[in-house]
Order: sequence, then C-alpha cells, then structure tokens
Amino acid sequence: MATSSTRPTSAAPPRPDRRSRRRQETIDEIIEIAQDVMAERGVNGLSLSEVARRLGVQPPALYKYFDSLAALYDELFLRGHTEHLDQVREAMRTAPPGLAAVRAGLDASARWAMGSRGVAQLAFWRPVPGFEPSPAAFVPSQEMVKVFRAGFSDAVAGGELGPGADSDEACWLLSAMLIGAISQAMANEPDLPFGEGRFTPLLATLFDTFPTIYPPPKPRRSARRPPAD
Amino acid sequence: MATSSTRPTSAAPPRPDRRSRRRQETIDEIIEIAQDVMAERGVNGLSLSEVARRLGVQPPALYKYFDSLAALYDELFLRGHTEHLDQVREAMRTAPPGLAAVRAGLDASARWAMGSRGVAQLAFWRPVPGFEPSPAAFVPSQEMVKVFRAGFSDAVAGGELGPGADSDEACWLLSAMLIGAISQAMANEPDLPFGEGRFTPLLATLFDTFPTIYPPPKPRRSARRPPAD
DNA sequence: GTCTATATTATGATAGAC
DNA sequence: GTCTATCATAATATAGAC
Repeated sequence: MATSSTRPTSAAPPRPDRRSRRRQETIDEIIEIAQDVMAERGVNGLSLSEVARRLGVQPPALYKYFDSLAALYDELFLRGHTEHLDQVREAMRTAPPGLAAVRAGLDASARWAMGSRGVAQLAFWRPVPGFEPSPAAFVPSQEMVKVFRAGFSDAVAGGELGPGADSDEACWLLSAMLIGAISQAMANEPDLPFGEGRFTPLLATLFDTFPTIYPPPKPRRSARRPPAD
Repeated sequence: MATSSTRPTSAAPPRPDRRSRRRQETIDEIIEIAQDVMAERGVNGLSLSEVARRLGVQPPALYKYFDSLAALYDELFLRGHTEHLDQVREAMRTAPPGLAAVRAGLDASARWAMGSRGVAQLAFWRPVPGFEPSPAAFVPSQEMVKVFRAGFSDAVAGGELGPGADSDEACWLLSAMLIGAISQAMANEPDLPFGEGRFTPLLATLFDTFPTIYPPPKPRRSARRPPAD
C-alpha cells in the first residue's frame, strides 16, 4: 500500500473537484448545444445524435451525462424556467414596486422568451409528444406565480389596482397576454427580436388594460406629485 | 376513329364520377385519421405509417393520395383554417353586427381550436420543423383578418369602439388574446373543454377591454333603448 | 469517459408485380 | 390502387473493449 494517503482501495482519483468540474463543463456544453438545435429546428428537432455530432463525440458518450433524451429535455425545461425566473426577479427588483414592477417582469419574460425561443417553446407549450416534465422541474414555474402575485399585491396596496388583482387569476391573465403575444411573434415573425414587428408591441397595450380589469377603489392618483399628505 | 365519342385516345373510364367519389372519400378518411393522430400524439406525432396502420393499408398506398408527408400537413393546415373560418363566419352572421359579432367570432374561434387541438396547433403555431404551408393554404387565414376587420368596422360605425379599432392592429390584438388563452388551456389543462378551467374563461375578460383600448369618441350609449332619433 | 459494434425500431419514399 | 420488396436514413439505447 502506498504511504501517502488514507485511501485504502481503488486507484486514487487526483483532485476529484477538478474532474467533476470538467464534467459539469461538459454538461453545460451539451445543454448549450441542445438549446441551439432547438432554436434552429424547433423543439422536436432535437436529438441526441445531433448533439453528439456537434459536440464532436459519438452518441453513446452522452449517456454518461444524461440517462435518456427525456432527461435532457427535463434539464432543459428546468434550466429554462430557472433562468426565466431569475431574469424576471431581477427586472422586478430594480423597478419601483407595484404595477411598474409587474410590467418590468412581464417585459423581462417576453425578452427572455424571444431570446431563447427553443427553450421557451418547450417551457410554455409542451410540444414533445411523450415528454412530461418531472415534478422538480416545475418548482421554478410555481415560484414565478408567487413573484407576480407579490407584484400585484403591491399594486393593490399602492392603490394602482383593485383588490381583485391580488389573485391567481390576475397572474393567469398576465401569462395569457405574454404567451399570446410571443406565440404570434414566433409563428409569424420568427426572425424579429423583441420589440420589433407587429406582435411583441401588443404586450404593452394588453398590459395597460389591467387598471380597467381591476379598477382601483379610489380615484387614481397621478404618478407624479402625489397629494400632499 | 371511334364514332361514339369525342375522346380520341386512351381507354374510356366508365363512370368517372363514381371512381373519383370513392377517391375523395378515401382522402377524407385519411384526413380524419391524421387529425385523430395529431390530437392524441401532438402535431409531431403524425406519421404516414401510423395513418396507414389505422386505415388498414400499407404505407405506399397513401402516396396515391398525398405526394408526401408535407403534402398531408399542408392539406390539414388548409382544411383546418377553412373549417375555422366557416365557423367564425357563421357565428358572426347570426350575431348582431358590431362588437357582439366580433365577440361571437372570437368565441367560435376558441371553441373550434379547443375542439380540434391537433389541427389548431398546426394552424397557429407551426411546430413542425421542416414544414412551411404553401401560399394557397394561407388564403383562408388571410380571409379571416378581413372578416374580423369588417366586424370591428361595424363596431366603430355603431359607436361601440373608437376609429382606431378599424385596423389590422385590432385584429392582431384579438388573435393574441385568443392564442394566449388557448395556449395556456392546452398546455395546462389539456383535457378540459372550452369554457371550463382557469384559462378559456379569461378570453371574455380580455375581450371586454377593447372599449378601453379603443374608446368610442362619444359617451357610450346603453345597449337597450338607444336615444330616440 | 470514450470508443466501436450492434440491437432494435421507425421513418419517408420508390420500383415494379398484380 | 394496392400490394411486396426494398432503399436509405435516422433514431434511442446497450454491451463491452480500451
């Protein structure tokens, strides 16, 4: 036995963190390639073979990182929602609380979706015949509802919206607006970025109807110069 | 030359209408099966092999009716939009002109989509990687815009909406509302029919914001008892 | 962890007999 | 118009050598 170490059996893995770091890098690279493939060929155009081809590796090698194609989809779904959530959170954090924050979150949502089209389609539409995301992959998606709920709650507290807006229903409305606008944009203007074309600008118009759907109880106060109090 | 007829060449097809009628029936049957398959397995779950299997025939036989899988998709796309257009037209025709007609059309749209999910996904989202509908298949889709434009025009003329509603933009808004609501419904409540669940009812809420988006110039008159004139 | 080889299955499509 | 036979391709996934 070697004198240098406490490990009694098996070949000594030198610097296991280095190994696992390389492994993580490979996983990240696979994910990136998969995102590219989906953006180019649609969600259903993804295959392990194509990923292997672009990674410069034979398909069986991928099974060391993902158990199956479904597992890869699941990771893509999870990471997509997580990234989406992060960007929405950040946008809302840096905006004034209330309606403005919700609007900023919605805007960030749409930007993320238009910038990550393949993943967005996977996340919002579930277009892959056999694929059902694992419960764990849904966690960030559920968290998103809470984030927007909090924003609406602030808007109600600030008198920008009526009490009905502090509800799940308001969040569903918001998501329907988002998905309607980006669906149309992706189907009809697949090459235009967010903000251009006929459809993504509609999102602002739709959002501005919230005070009509949930009218605040008191007369709206102007944004500038609140009444001296 | 034969004396009986003006056909100089080729064998005479006896009763060509009967033959072509059977042919048309087969085509219709293929279409129906394809719709079923898409509803069950998603748009990308459609294959000629599966259609042949259900039709009780070998795959090569289908090529007598459709040149390729893409041609079948194209026919499905065309028929879907045509059926959709017919139902919208009929709903608008039997409703009072103006906003009520637009609302009836939107309602019919959503009902059709939720009742023909596979085709609706093909028609609204284009989720098949290589497939681009032929120009001819787009005709009913363009016609739809005209139909809704006419409805909005009536609503403007009747003082229900402001002049801005007589625009393509209003039609895009309408379609974004529709697609947002049904996208969410199909992805999250795939088994519920139109009108049930959390999402399809949102369509009415969204639609009711139109007078806010395009406010009529004069004070709104009540629906009942128009001012004596 | 990667490779080769292979099993298995499925697909779209064509040729040619009947 | 349908069949059998076949081509060509591609996919997921596993076994086992290195």
